[in-house]
Amino acid sequence: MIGSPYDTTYSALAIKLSQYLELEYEDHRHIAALESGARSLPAGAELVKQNAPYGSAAVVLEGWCLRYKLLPGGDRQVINFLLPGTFIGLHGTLFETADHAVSALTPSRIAFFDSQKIAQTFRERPRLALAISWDHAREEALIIERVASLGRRDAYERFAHLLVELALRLAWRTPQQNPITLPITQAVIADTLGLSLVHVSRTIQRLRDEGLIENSSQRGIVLRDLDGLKAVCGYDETYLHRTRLPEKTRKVFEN
Amino acid sequence: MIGSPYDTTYSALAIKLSQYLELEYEDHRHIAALESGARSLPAGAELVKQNAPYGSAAVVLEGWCLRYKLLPGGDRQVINFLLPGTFIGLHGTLFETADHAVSALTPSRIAFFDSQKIAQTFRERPRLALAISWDHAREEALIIERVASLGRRDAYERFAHLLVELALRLAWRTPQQNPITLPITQAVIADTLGLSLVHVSRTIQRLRDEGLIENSSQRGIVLRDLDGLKAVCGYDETYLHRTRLPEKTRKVFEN
DNA sequence: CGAAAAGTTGATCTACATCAACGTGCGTGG
DNA sequence: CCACGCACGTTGATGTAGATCAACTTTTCG
Repeated sequence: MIGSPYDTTYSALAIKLSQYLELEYEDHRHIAALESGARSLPAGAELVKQNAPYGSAAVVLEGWCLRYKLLPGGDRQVINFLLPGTFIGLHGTLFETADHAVSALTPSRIAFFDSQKIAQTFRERPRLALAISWDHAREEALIIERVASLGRRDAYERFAHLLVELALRLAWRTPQQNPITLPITQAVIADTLGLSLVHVSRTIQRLRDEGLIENSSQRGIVLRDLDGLKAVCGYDETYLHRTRLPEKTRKVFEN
Repeated sequence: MIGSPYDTTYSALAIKLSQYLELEYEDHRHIAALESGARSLPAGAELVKQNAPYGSAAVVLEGWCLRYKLLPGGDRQVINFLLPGTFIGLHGTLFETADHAVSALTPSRIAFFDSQKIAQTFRERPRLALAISWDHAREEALIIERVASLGRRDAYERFAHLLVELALRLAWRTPQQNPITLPITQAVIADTLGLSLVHVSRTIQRLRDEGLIENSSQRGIVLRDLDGLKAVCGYDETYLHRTRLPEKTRKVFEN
């Protein structure tokens, strides 16, 4: 049955959440409802405008989006990368005005939905609510790790850490071609790692000289030696929490 | 009626949440239940141990706590300051192991509670659940602003920004003596702003020379010129979301 | 009172920023 | 199909914010 709710290959969100717990038929129905009415957007499209009223919430179905802040001086700081299956404004829409911006990094498919819908899902499907909360907590853990990176790692380590994180996040939910290629420009990296463009170029070069990465013939970065990159930054993946929901967690919330 | 649930002066959590929406009698009962069985802890006490199984969740009733990460090299990066009325491990306890640590910065009173309890509150009191979620979203916004600070502000701006943020957070929930004194050492500041101890000392001096702050006779920093500090970092308080719950938000979640 | 914690100061070093010029691939329009 | 323009990346020279090292003072507290 093509397009059946059980056919998870069509839903990045379902794929992701089913890694935390078994989804039931009703769960798939709710997810499908959230994802109905997707729109395709070109790279660079602005989904959330900083300092403007927050629009409706959304899910990324395909492509990469970017959440970032614009500072008074005109600088940009990237907060996190929104990969397929990620919510946009799940909490943000609670507020009146957006304190950050979101835009599409690559051409993307985005499903916008009314807050009513997600509230309904939370009420009717506690299991699903738990999985979504768990996922949200994981996203927050990524931001916290970015704080640690910006505060206490140098440019070289920071860079390696970002690459490993993206590689692991990608590989976890969908089997990736090897080697992995990341669709990011040096400008994006600079604004993520808090570095200047020039220094990013030089740091990339050093990683290339060490044989850890390669330039893609297309635009993008090819990861040649993931273990080497991990070694560079002393990568500890605890914060990714790549596990199913622990027994204790499920017990507490399942009524 | 002393100690009555309506006597919010005894509960930092109730004070905070009532700034978002009117609490009803039942809400106060739930809050009181969460806060029963508080423990007093000395400064420096470790509440959550990094890489260990996450214990029970808690609320800070009095005092300041600190959430931080320890990095391989032994460095420490402070994630955020937990002021009275803040939850510890509300989401963290979902996970098996803690990816960060929490300890008391000043002598504190902390109420630990079973996850069952908060789950029950969420089920029975949707209004309260909404207020707590809203509060959590605000805390996350603070962390995101820290990312921006670490990535794109220099030491002087970063410092001023931190001071203003703490001052506003304190003043919002309880009227503060003027001028405000912050109970933080230079070591804590260094690990928050991603700077060395020496450089923190020098930056403090510059702020002192500009007449923006003063050293407390006791330990701590006295804020002399809040507007001056705001000017230094181009402070924009949007991200604090110091508002009541917007109409639209309440409507969506109240059934 | 003594020891440890907290803060200060000066000298030196370096990671990263800034400025400026140049290379390279790619898409659009003539 | 070429030309032009633009986004992206590279390279070298120079400047500087902040780190590091080391010695010292002051405050706090048992």
